Amino acid sequence: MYTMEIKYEHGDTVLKNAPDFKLRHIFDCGQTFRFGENPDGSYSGAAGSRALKISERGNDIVLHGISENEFTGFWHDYFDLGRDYGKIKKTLSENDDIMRRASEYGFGIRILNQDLWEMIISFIISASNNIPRIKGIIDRLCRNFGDKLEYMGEEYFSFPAPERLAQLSETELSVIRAGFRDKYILDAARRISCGETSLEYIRSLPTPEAKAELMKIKGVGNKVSDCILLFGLGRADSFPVDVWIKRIMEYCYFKREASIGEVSELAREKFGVLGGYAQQYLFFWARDNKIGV
DNA sequence: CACCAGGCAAGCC
DNA sequence: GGCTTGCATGGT
Repeated sequence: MYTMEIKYEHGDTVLKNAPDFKLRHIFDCGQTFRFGENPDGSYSGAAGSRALKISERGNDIVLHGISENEFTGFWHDYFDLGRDYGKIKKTLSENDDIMRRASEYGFGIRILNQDLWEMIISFIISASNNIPRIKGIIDRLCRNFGDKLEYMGEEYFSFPAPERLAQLSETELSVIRAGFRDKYILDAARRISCGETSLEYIRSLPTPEAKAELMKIKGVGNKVSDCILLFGLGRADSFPVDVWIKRIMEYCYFKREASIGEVSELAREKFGVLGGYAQQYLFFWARDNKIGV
């Protein structure tokens, strides 16, 4: 186990020699849609109602304008810094050349601990969509219905609460151009807003029961619920099977076409409780190189 | 102009 | 149970 040194200087938080941490890997592996790369290579965006600019400086990671309190109270957990990803990669790579290559390629991936409500809406929007457009829809959602945030002299927007979206009509929501997903977003907002679905209750449930509860929301099916479990509830054994994962698993492991059920079953056998990490390494590797397309 | 995009719900058998 | 189809919008 390593111990990473953390320094607080000039109002910034600096992670010294941060291992297993690369911004492009973290923000371009399809787990969050609200961060973007700046011309200087830094990334900026927001999580819930907190904005962040973050950059790489040599082997260090700099969280700009983030105090010790903000770091220990939120961003430390957000970036999952208590977990040893070196150990995860080593375990996954034992007796598996595919995973060894995939985890070497996306060596700096970490699974972010994100807000449950934000994940529900984000992955409802992700269905039958492409990542650039998902980002655009979520940006318009926050810009139109979130609160304005001031950070580092720039303007960001919070992710709108269920109560805010629950009061909208489909016509009002149509400004975000989410297409047929409008009614699903409103169903989720209304269910949660009126208490028919309780996020804290879902959080307390074992994974299969939490999944069943999530799937009561319109627009949340097998794959979307697995993403919500993985990214919003910390259920690291979840292995969402989308078109990319299906394709690369067929190409690398099956050497033939396979059903979603077969892919899920093989993932459970091979990766077990580390399924979610394996999924992220595979997804980033496959998509970045268009493997199996 | 087809075809597809981190799927899902509803309607069939 | 499994299989098919329509779905809004925008990019290639």
